[in-house]
Amino acid sequence: MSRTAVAKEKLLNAALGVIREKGYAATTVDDLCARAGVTKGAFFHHFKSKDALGVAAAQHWSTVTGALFERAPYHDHPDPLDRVLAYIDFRRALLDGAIPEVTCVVGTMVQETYGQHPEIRDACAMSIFGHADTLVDDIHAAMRDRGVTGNWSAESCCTYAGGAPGRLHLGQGEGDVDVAVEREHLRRYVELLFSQPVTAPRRQ
Amino acid sequence: MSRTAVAKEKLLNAALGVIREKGYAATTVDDLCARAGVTKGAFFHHFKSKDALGVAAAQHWSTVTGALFERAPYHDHPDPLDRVLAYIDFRRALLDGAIPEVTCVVGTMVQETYGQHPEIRDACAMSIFGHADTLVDDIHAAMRDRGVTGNWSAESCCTYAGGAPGRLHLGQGEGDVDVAVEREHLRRYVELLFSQPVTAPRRQ
DNA sequence: TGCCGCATACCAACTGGTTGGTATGCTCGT
DNA sequence: ACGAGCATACCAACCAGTTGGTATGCGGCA
Repeated sequence: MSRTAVAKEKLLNAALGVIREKGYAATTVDDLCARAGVTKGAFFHHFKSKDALGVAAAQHWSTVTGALFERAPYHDHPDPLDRVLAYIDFRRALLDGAIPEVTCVVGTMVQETYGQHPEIRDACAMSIFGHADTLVDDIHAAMRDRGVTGNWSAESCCTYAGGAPGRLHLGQGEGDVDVAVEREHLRRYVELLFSQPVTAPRRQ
Repeated sequence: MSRTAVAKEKLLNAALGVIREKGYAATTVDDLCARAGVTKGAFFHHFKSKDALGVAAAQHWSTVTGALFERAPYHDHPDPLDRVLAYIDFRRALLDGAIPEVTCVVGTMVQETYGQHPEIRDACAMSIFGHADTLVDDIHAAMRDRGVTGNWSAESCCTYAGGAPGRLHLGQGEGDVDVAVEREHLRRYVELLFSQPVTAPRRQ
């Protein structure tokens, strides 16, 4: 085990960018090498196949975004429900703010690979559900604080709240606001969930 | 202009299946021909390129699902809000019912093609927003009926309600229930929206 | 300290199978 | 007999993966 291994890191970072832009299948190994500024030899030295890079990229995405969310300011609110709402706002800010690079790479990958590359799919699943899990304590706490006992689980709520909207790429340019609006619907939903303790289903 | 042209239809139907399973980029022209039971000559006789088939497939998807939703029973409810809720239930039934073929093909395609094939992206966008538009009258009517005047638009609500969850493919087999649970969250959201006029929070 | 052995990091050129696309010809209804 | 629908045969470009090699650092031993 020696130092550096700088090409591997460059390739992983390049992968997040290229895969997001072109999709996984359309991304060639040469694309990745060009963006990373390394050669194919380096690529196959570090990854035994393109698919191996795929799972590594999903994990890399997890650690990158994990760090981003971990040091995000929404954890600072003393009230757990406020933390959840601030989380939603934080994700919305990622969308229309100056960081449009944060579209969900693993979400894109899983749609292309779920049937053909189970290992990549599993890596994406771990990334997504692992991220959703970071919310579950706050939601549990919020439910306890407010005495909310709906017929829904905190876990499913996390998955729901953590999920990225699938049609990020529809309105290039101007239309992107749509996604932010969706986040507002989600925020309103959470507010409503906790402002109205007993959720009685209306009718069939 | 005249008879048959059966290969074209077979190719379009094959495209919906193969693209859903493998993604657009990973789908080869030979795949499509094999599934359709025709040859490459037939393919390029009807479509001048693979991309041309892509946009045709998006439009085909629109007409197929459009017909499916148009004759769906949720239109029968007299109350517009009930129609919206029944629409949500209908879509959930599509997921865990015997028709799992109805995952969103255009949603998959747009993620792969938004940067590289603008024409396909636009065709997908028309398909998605066009579908969402079929809800807008019902939501408007429901808002009028119940005197709901939230600071949200019926249009954005349609897009939100019509949107498919992006991680359909995560839990192969058993785990698919997750998606149904998401639909339940969506249903509860719409119920809450219309049971609690924005300004006055009330009991039960 | 110096240098030897070796593993790791990386590179340039090549290959064999695949893929989108073409050129051409057959067939059948009108 | 003529064009539409479709098949067969083929090609050039592309792409994942290989081969064979160089460079650089590190531990150990004198």
